[in-house]
Amino acid sequence: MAQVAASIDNFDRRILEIVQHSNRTTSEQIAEQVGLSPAAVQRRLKRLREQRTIVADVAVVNPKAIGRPMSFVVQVTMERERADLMDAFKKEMKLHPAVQQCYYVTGSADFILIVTAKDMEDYDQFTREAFFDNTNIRGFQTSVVMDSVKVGLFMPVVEEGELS
Amino acid sequence: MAQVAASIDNFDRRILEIVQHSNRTTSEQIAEQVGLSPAAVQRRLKRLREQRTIVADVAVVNPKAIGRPMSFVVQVTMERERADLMDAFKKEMKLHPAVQQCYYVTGSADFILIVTAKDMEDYDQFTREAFFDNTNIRGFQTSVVMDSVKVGLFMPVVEEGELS
DNA sequence: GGTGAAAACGTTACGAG
DNA sequence: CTCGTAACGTTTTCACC
Repeated sequence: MAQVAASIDNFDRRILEIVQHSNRTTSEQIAEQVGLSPAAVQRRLKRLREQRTIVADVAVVNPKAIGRPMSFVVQVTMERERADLMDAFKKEMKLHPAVQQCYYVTGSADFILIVTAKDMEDYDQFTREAFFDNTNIRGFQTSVVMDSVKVGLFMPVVEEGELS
Repeated sequence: MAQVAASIDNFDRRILEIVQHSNRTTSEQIAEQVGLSPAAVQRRLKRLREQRTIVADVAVVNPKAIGRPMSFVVQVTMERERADLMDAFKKEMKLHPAVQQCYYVTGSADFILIVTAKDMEDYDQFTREAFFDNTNIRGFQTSVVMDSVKVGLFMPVVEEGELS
């Protein structure tokens, strides 16, 4: 089996489990829990970041607090699965600020998006910009998020706090 | 219009834009960019965390590096929309380590999940545990993620690095 | 990987606007 | 009330074992 990243041991795993909950945990606190010295923890974190096992360190912002209280799940179906058109759409999604997540998937839909908006009008305008101008889009189906039950980012963890 | 969180000014907005990209940016660097002193930036960050405009500070872990290279989008339809059964299902999703995200939505499906797994067998076992035991689940439809085009967490930003 | 010193960083008190 | 400056305590970093 091909190993994508450099090898990860159990110390690394335990450190990752902690920092993905909270990357502001001090090395001293982590060291206590995993049974290493703070310096060893720091060295490992540095390596994990360099080898991109940790790809980013981010603050998670409450969307309601910044005026984007609504979320949508959008399933987009394309007219033709031409690679160049797919790539163009992917690029557009990456650049569009309303699009939080974009997955290229198998199944009835081609793309599934998570989109945030200020309100319905704002979302409506997003669909015009993103979909109606694109002749390669056959259709899209919107689900309005009533409750963000769980919003995590990779790995088996439960968020410590609610997002709404 | 009801304001959910305390007021946010343009300094806060610019600080949030920076830390959601990278919360390891030093106050000094942020201060330079927004035109405040480092101490003022720290005070604002502290306030933003206390009032839960910033709900968490997390390290984003590359799922491939930790042996969960596959992602799925699952649409779950319930038999009856009874509040107690919904809450039980939500609770189960919160606790299940494979479930990264869970949204309760309007539309043809009741829930939309983002699930990670080691491989297909691992995913298959997840569906048994989570769905087949639950008599209130009418059905589910799985889309396999071929490309995580964009994986962000709230607010208009593009990830600086690719996740695949 | 551990230890300890040095540097960097975050935190707090204070005075000013 | 919030800023900036400066002293203070903490955390990270690095050389060495």
